[in-house]
Formats: sequence, C-alpha cells, structure tokens
Amino acid sequence: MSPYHHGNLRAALLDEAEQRLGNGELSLRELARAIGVSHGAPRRHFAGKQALLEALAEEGFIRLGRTLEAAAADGDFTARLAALARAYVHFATSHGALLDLMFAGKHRSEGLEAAADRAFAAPLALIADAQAAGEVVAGDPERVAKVAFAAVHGLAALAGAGVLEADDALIDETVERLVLGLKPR
Amino acid sequence: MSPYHHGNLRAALLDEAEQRLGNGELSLRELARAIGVSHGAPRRHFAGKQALLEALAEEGFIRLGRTLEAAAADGDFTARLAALARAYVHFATSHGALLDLMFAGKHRSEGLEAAADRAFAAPLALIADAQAAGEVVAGDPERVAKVAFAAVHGLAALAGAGVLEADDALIDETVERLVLGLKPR
DNA sequence: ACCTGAACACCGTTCAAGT
DNA sequence: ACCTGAACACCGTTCAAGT
Repeated sequence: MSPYHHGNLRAALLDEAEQRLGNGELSLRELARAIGVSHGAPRRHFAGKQALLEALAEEGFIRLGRTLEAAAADGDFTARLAALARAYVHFATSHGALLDLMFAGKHRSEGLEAAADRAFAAPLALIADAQAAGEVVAGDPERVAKVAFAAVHGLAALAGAGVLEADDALIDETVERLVLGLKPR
Repeated sequence: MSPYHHGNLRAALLDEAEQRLGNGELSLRELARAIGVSHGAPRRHFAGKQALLEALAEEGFIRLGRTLEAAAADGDFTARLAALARAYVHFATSHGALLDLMFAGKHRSEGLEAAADRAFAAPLALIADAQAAGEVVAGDPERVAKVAFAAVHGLAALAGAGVLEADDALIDETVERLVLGLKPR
C-alpha cells in the first residue's frame, strides 16, 4: 500500500477541495496532507491554487448543466421551467460555496466561459421552444433567456448564500410570475 | 509628519481594502504597508482579517441601501422599480468584488444581516406601496418582494460577475416583464 | 489608547533530486 | 512520468514592549 504514484491525484485533489470548500480558506498543503501526498505533488496536476479552483468551478458548471438538462426534459413550458428552477436552487443550496466559486472572479478563462455557456444551453433551448410554441414573447431568444435566467439565478444565489429560504412554494411563485411576465400579449 | 498615531486607521484600512478588493487575494500586511503602519497595527481596530472583511461588507450594504433608497424615491411603480434596478446593477458593475463579499459566506453575523435587511427596506416598501395602489398582486409583501428582489439581484449579480452585459435596455426589459408578472388579474 | 517589532506556525511556489 | 523535501518569500495572529 501507499504506492509511490497515487494514480488519481488530480481527481482526489478536486474531491477533497470541494468537500472543504466553504469551510474557511482552502490550502493546497492541507489538501495534500489529507490525501497523504507531499505538498509539492499537486504541482504536477495543477499549475497553482487558482488553476485547481478554476478546474473545480468548471466541473461545477458541467454538473449544473447536466442537472438543468435533466430537469428541463419533460412537461409543458411552466412545468419545465419550474423543474429547472427547483433544480437550480437545489444545486445552490447544497453546493453554495461551489456556486460562489463558479460565479466569482470576473477573471474567467475561456474554458470556464465555455463550460458556463454549455450549462446555460438547456434554459436557452427551453425559452426558444416556448417562443416557437407561442407561449413566450417573441424576440432574440438569448435576450429573453437572460431575463428568465437572471430571475432564477437570483433566487438560487440568494438561497445559496442563506439570505433567503427558497422553499418550493417560493420557487413556484417566482416561476408563475415569470411565465405571466413573459407571455405574449 | 508621520505621526505616531495615524488618527483614522480604521477608515484608512477599509478604504485601502476596498480599492484592492477583486485584484487577487487581499493581505492585511499589504494594507498596513500601503498605509505606512506596522503589520500589527490593524489589530487595534479589527479582531482579524475576517472582521475587516465583514466590516467592509456591512459598509457595502449601507451604501447599497442608500443608493436604492434614493433611486426608488420618485415616479410611478414602474419608474421606481426601473430606477431601483438600474441603481442596483450599476452598484454591482462598479463594485463587483464588494457585492461578492456582501453575499458570500453563509456565515453572516447579526450586524451583517441587519445591514442587509436595512438595504432591502426600500425595495420592500416599494412593493408594499404598489400593492396598496392595486398595481401588484396582493399577498405577503415580504414574499412578493423576494420574488421581485431575486429577479433584480440575479441581473445585478450576473452583470457584476461579468457573465452578462446588463445594458439599460435589458434592465428595463427585466423590469417590464416583472411588472407584468406581478400585476393583479 | 494606540502602535511597534519579534516570534510562531502556517502558506504558495520553485526546483533539484529521487524512483 | 510522477513524486519528495528543502528552500524562499510571504502570510495571519499573538504579545511584550514602547510612547
């Protein structure tokens, strides 16, 4: 046991980092200690602490994207939007620190931007579908999707930060108001 | 010159900290150096780094509250909501890192919670007024305000993080959709 | 009351050396 | 190819001592 080569150090570092995220500051040396590897070892897999955090954020977008995609799969427009909103808020409340990391910075790499765009693909498609079905006001789908996404993101972010308690009733009310506001007239 | 007592070290530390916020990690020693005081000096005014950051966040809520209050002062419901949304987004885009700090953590002290509540007083009052005027659906004002606030906060947070470009047209469209969605029927 | 400066235990990053 | 361990320049926090 205790092989010289860990074999999966990259994944182990990301796992360990996510578990410790949100409990104060994160230290690379502490991660290495917990995994049982020397403090210099992470350098083989990540250029530095920032690179590790960025990889974690990217992984977060990939997971969020999968979750949203699955949630928005079935039902009519309102049902799909409600499922998407619930999934988003649930992600935020159970991975609050990760969501912070994903949307923090302003210094976003291309990889991170691409991952974020992919995560937002399902919401965007939902809006475009609803426009095609005449359930949502016409216009640039990206623009309309931004309005809808911002509303849901706001709820998720506030819930994840503990500012708000976003129970299903509040989520559904938000979705209801959003559907009404987006209706063509 | 170079008096033994700085005289206003607390305020100087907060100022310096805010200026450097968002440019990588913030160090107490670096703040002290920039101000020209020993690295132990901040300890007289803040229990530690976290305490300084929390004071900064609290100051942020106070300023945001003042801004929102001023913005929501005049006009009809839609105009007041639009002004409030623009002011919020402007705050977010010009103080992105500060907004992150204000809503980061989940470990919010009482002082911070109180400051946040005070900042949200103007939006809450706006919703309550609009309900009284029959322009917004009836029901618990806090609940309705949460829905409205989340939508605006989402736009501000995404704009502040650089995920979105929230020009006035997008803000106004968000407000328009929100007003429609909140209308009694 | 307010600040200094040494001390301590950490940290991220680098890099020669090991396997 | 992957990891170790010493080295370096930092950091936050503590605390006796100065004014």
